[in-house]
Amino acid sequence: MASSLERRSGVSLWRQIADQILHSIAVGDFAENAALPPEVALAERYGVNRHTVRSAIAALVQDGVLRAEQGRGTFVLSRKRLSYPIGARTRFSEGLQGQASERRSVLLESAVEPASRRVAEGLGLAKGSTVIRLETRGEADGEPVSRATGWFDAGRFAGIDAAMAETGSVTASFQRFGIGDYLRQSTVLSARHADAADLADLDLQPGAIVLVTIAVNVTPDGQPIQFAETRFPAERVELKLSAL
Amino acid sequence: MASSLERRSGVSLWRQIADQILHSIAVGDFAENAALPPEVALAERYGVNRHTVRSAIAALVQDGVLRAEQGRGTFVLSRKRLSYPIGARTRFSEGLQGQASERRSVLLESAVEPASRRVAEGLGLAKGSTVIRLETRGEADGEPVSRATGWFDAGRFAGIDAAMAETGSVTASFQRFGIGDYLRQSTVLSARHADAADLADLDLQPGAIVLVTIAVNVTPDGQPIQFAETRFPAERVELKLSAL
DNA sequence: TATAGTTGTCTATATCAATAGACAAATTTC
DNA sequence: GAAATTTGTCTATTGATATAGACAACTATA
Repeated sequence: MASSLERRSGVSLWRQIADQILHSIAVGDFAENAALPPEVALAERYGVNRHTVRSAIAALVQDGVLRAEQGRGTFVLSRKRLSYPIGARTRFSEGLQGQASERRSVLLESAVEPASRRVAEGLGLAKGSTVIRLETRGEADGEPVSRATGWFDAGRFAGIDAAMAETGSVTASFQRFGIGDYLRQSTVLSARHADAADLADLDLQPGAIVLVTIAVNVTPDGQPIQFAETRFPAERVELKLSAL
Repeated sequence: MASSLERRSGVSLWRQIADQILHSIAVGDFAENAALPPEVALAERYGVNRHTVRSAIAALVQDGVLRAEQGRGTFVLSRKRLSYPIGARTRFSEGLQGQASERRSVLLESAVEPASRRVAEGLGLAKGSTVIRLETRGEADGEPVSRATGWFDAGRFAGIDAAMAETGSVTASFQRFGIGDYLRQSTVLSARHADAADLADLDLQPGAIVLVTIAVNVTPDGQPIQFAETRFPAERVELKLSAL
C-alpha cells in the first residue's frame, strides 16, 4: 500500500497525504477511534518530512476527521461512508435505512426557466419549453450527503416547488400530482472535482471529489417526469448498484 | 458560471483552472475544435494573473486536450468520453460497440496468493485460501480506458492466467472452465484520485480522478467466480447503468 | 501593409510548500 | 522518578506557485 506521491502536480504533498489518510479511513485501514501511526512513521512511509505530514493532519483536524493529543497520538473520529443504493426505485430517504438515524432533503432554491437542450431531451419536451428547476440537498444525521438539481415539466407539475418545500420529499410531491409510483429509466455516472458551489453546499474541502449521476425518472408507462443531476461527496458516499 | 477558486487549499490555482476547463469541455461549454477565450479573458474571469492561466493551459496541452497556436488562439482537441454500460451481463468488449473501432484487454501481471479478508468474503472462500490475481488493462482505440484487478479461486480456476494471456478475454477464459454464462451479483461504486500505479498504467496526469467499481460475478446458480476491482479514468469514461 | 488581437518569452518579486534540525510539552511505561 | 514516546513550536533554507510588467512573434483582417 506504499502508494507514492506525485510531485509538482499542482496538488501539494500535504493534500495528497490527507486524501490518502481519508481513503484509508473510508476503506477501513484505520479503524474508528484508533490511533494513527505516529508522525515520524507516516513521514517515513510517504517519504516526506515530518512537517509535511503535520500539514496533512492539521487539515484533517480542522476538518473534524482527526483529533490530535499531545503526548498521546492522533485519533480517528470520522464515521464510515454511507452506502447509497441505486436501482429502479431509488428514493433518497428509503435507501439509507439503518445507516443514519435522521435523514432529510432540503429545498435550497427553485426557479422557472426555459429548458436547455439537454434537459428538454431528457424530459421529451421541445427545447425552450418551460421547466421548474429544484435545487436540493440531502442530509443524513445533519451532514450533507447529496446535492441534486432536478427539472420538471412546468405545465404538468406547476406548484411542485411549493409541494417540495412543504413535504421535503420528491416522492410525496409526486403523489400530489397523482403519481404513486415511478421508475428510474436511465442513469449515467461520472466523477469530477467538486466545483465551488458544491464545495459550499456540501461542506467540502477544496479538491474534494464528487460522484455525479444523471438520471431520468419515468412513470410506470414510460412517461418522463423528472430529469436530475445529483452530486455525492465521494469521501462520504459510495453507490451500491441494485436491480434497475 | 463564475465558479471561484480556493486559495491555500493545497491545490494550486493552475490545477483548479485546468480542472474547470476540462469540466467545461466535458459538459459542452466549449465545443470540440472551438477556440477557448483568450488568455487575458480567462485570467479576468478567474481573477488570476495571465501566467497562472497559461500554466493551466500548458498542462492541458501536455495532456493532449488542447492545442495552442501562437497568434491564433487555443483550441479544444478532446474527444468525448466513452460511455461504458454496467449491468447484469457486463462484458468489457461488448459494451463499447460502435464507440471505438478497436478494443482489447491486456494482461499486465498475474500472481497466486492467499486471499485477503475482503476477497475471501467476496468469493465465499475461507480467509487465506489460495487465489489467482489478474491485473489487466482495457484499451479502446489504443487508449487505456480501464484498469482491473480480478481474483479467482485458485483451486477451481487453475491456469486461468494462461487462458487469459492467450485469449485476452475473461469471458473466453471462463468458457474453458465450462462457464458459458455469468452474471454480476453486486457492484459498489466510488471515486478517488488515481494512485501512482494507476497514473502510470492508465497514462493519466497527476490529480486525475478514477471511478472505482467493486463487483462480484456469479454463475447463473449463484456461485461466486470472480471478485474484481476496476478503475476507470473519469475524464475518458462514464458509466451507464442498465438492468442488473 | 498597417493594425489589432493573440500566444510566447523574459525579468523580478512575494508567498506558499517542503525540507532540515533542534528542542519544548505532554503522556505513558518501566 | 526517570526514560521513552509522541505531539507542538521555533528557526532557517530551498524550490514551486502566483503576481506584475514589458516586449517579441505570429495570425487575421481591415
